Amino acid sequence: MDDQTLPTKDRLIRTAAELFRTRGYNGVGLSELLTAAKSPKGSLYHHFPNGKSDLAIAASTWASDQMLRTIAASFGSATSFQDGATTLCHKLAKLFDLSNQWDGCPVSATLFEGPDNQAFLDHATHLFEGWISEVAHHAERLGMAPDEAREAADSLYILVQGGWLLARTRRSSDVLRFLPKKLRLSERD
Amino acid sequence: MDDQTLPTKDRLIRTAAELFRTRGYNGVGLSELLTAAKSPKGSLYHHFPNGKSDLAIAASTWASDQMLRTIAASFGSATSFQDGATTLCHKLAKLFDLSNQWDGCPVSATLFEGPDNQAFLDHATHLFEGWISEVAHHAERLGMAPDEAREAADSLYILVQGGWLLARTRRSSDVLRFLPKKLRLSERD
DNA sequence: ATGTTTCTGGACCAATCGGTCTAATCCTGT
DNA sequence: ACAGGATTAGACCGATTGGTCCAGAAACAT
Repeated sequence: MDDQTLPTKDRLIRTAAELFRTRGYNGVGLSELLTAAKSPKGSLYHHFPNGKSDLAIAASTWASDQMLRTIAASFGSATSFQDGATTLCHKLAKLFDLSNQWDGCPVSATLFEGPDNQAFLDHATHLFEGWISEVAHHAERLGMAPDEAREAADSLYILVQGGWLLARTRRSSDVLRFLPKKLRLSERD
Repeated sequence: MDDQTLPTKDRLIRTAAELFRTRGYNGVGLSELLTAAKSPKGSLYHHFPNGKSDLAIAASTWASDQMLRTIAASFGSATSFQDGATTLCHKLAKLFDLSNQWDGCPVSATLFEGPDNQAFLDHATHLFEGWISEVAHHAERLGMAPDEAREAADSLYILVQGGWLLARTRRSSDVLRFLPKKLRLSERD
């Protein structure tokens, strides 16, 4: 993340998101992070007065926004929930391969082990519920009843998170590609 | 984990498993760990020559063995795969409530962010495949064909890991209790 | 009882941690 | 051209990190 044309603040956020995702919040030191972002310590504490924890919140939020966009792109042109879910899983499989089959979920890796655990946990809840709401919104748009939509969104979330972990341990994105088959919807395939 | 009757080595392993599970490998310092285990530094490096990383391997292995026993207990007296899976999910829900609805998976929290990432990742793969094999073994015993059994085991693993994460963000073990409904088996319920 | 091995206790170490602070520099509006 | 806020640069700080080392206690063998 050394794109010098990007404003310092954005460079910090992107670098933090990337590093935290691969080694977790506590696994990344400020010095390493600042070197990677080509930014001095003063800038960090100017843009993020509370330092590392502020940056972690910003980085996870940014990563979550990316996921929301991926969800929107997958379901936006879908003709059915199953269709959108399949597209999403394939997009995630590609993302997984790009990450050296290594990284974890950017939100949980960043927020589930912080020092200020309560605030971090609350923010993680907020972000994850955002993902699920977005999926549920599309499910309703595609014809599902509200409670049916929420349950389908929950299921997809569970499958994706669990599948990502299995893909990580098997170093294979195929797990993610086969995920849609496991979706248990009211209609049978 | 202050049971003084336990040998030092076991006290270290249990304490490490507990702490790593709640705050991750890098989130726990040796001084804190040794205080909690009521053990001096010399003992740690006597029993685990490579220090923290050795201890992490031992702790995750111990935690994994516990999970294997839970799986065996759940499927041992089951009359069907669905039955065993349901029991397992309910056992895990109770475990989740005991952990203050806070902790992560003891294996991934301990091994997915270590310094020696390759060895840690390999060990995590080994442990997780052990879980899946154990489930698949019971599935076959309960009448499934080998490949059907492996797929069912994969599915259960995915659901449990994803469900645990969702339970964490919602601070509710109900997610885990409803998991069996999402299992998509060849027979319909 | 004595010698030997196993284990414990903790002082000590360099390196790194996250964070503070101030001077210098870069922008921007006038 | 100049004022003044925004931003950068990095020296510096105390605390803590994981790790080493060895004296001595405890356990065990004979």
